[in-house]
Amino acid sequence: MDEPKRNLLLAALAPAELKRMRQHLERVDMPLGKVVYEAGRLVEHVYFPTTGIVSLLYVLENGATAEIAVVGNEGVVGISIFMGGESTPSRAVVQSAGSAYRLSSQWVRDEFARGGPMQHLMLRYTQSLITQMAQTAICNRHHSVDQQLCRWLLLSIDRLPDPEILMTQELIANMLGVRREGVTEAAGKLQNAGVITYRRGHIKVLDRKQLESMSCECYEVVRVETARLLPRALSR
Amino acid sequence: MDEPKRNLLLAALAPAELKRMRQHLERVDMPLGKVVYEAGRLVEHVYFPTTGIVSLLYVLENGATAEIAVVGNEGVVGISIFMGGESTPSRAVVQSAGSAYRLSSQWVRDEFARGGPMQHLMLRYTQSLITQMAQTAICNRHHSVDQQLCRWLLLSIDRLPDPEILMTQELIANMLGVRREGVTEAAGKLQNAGVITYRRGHIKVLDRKQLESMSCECYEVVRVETARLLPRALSR
DNA sequence: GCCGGTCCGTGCGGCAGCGCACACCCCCAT
DNA sequence: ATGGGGGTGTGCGCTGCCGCACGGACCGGC
Repeated sequence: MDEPKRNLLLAALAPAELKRMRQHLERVDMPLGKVVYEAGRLVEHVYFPTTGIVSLLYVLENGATAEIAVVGNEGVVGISIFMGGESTPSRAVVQSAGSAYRLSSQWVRDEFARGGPMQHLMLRYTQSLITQMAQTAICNRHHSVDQQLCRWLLLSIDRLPDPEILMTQELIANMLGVRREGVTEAAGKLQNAGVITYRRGHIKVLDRKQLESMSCECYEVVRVETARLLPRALSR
Repeated sequence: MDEPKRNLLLAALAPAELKRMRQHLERVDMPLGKVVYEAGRLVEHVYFPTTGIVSLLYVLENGATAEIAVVGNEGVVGISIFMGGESTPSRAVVQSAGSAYRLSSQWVRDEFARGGPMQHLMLRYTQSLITQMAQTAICNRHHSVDQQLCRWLLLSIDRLPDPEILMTQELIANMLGVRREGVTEAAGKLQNAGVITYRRGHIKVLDRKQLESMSCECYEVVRVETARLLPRALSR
């Protein structure tokens, strides 16, 4: 069940590739709130989530935060390793507890330098991540908290086995970079509309279709572009 | 004067690398407003600006726009070619007229596949672009139009020979994704403070230091991270 | 079963930015 | 030189979000 192939990038690799990698893969737990890597710090491992979800956050001097991308079992955390920077100004935090497989940075660098299918896959994934970040930028500019909450919920349940999210409104507000009260209000509307139910840190999505229709276009744009870039990894 | 080396990425390549590339480089004009590539369309060439500036824009269904990154002589336009996507959902538009050198996508793909210094350089630049986009995302969330205008002016004059920008407030508003009137007001404040002067599509920066102090931190964060990733290309 | 802390609901004043409307003015082309 | 059009200044009402404050409700632990 919980094996490397549960990560869709690893699953997309040819058996021979995966086999070579296998003995270097290390399974790790990702408890809620764990900081996978800190902004500006050397990244030691590259993580392939299987059941966990990781948020990439930027933090301002005054402590304000905003999520710039989400990575679940469709992706990989630590792209700065093969991009060559070794670190990034973003912080990676576990948003939903679960597990992941990780590789040492050194091994990833070496493997990447071979220039094979693994390199191609990582780069295409990176491009899809860029798309997600860019769409987040314009979404932050133009869309309402209500719409963004819908987008965020969709991004989350896409990466979870069940349409149920364990997260307080306070934390969601940190992700979206808005007030906690704003999330309370938006979530209230969704509950009244019968789209979700929630109680103290649990959110259940009841009507995904309607959630999509209430979301801004940003969710769909990113989904379509990701499917284009990584068709094999998105066959779910 | 206007030679390939005026682009800092090309200048950072070893002479031998550049020499091999030289005969494939084609000098092109970049007139104001020219669409270098359209969202979702196949990218045919990779551009290395020397004097021009290119904006990467996202466009929403309702026509609203936002700039997600700027590329001048420090960078390259068309990263989707070597990232493997062949296209992106963003549009690239010339924001300040000038010229560039370009390479055919096919040649870039082949060269990139060699895995040499050119690959390293392009990937590190891509990471710095990612940083710029991510910072733009959080900036859109948390900072005022006044601050963002300062950031935008700094990004522009960094890429221009003189601290003078040819651009209407209307167009700046499109870049920032705000109202034209918002830019008028913000620019008025800056002019009163003696930081800039402007008239009908011309903006001159008089006091760069003060402009920096009135900008949000986002400008500096990106500058520092870019300098870290590309020390040789930023020796200016 | 009670207690305490975390989480959620709600209200209020304030304000930045929006959409719209319109006046003015600079500049250039005829 | 003059008319026209693009670029800029300004005002007004509106709304979405912020910051703050506090009350209440839920839930887990003893």
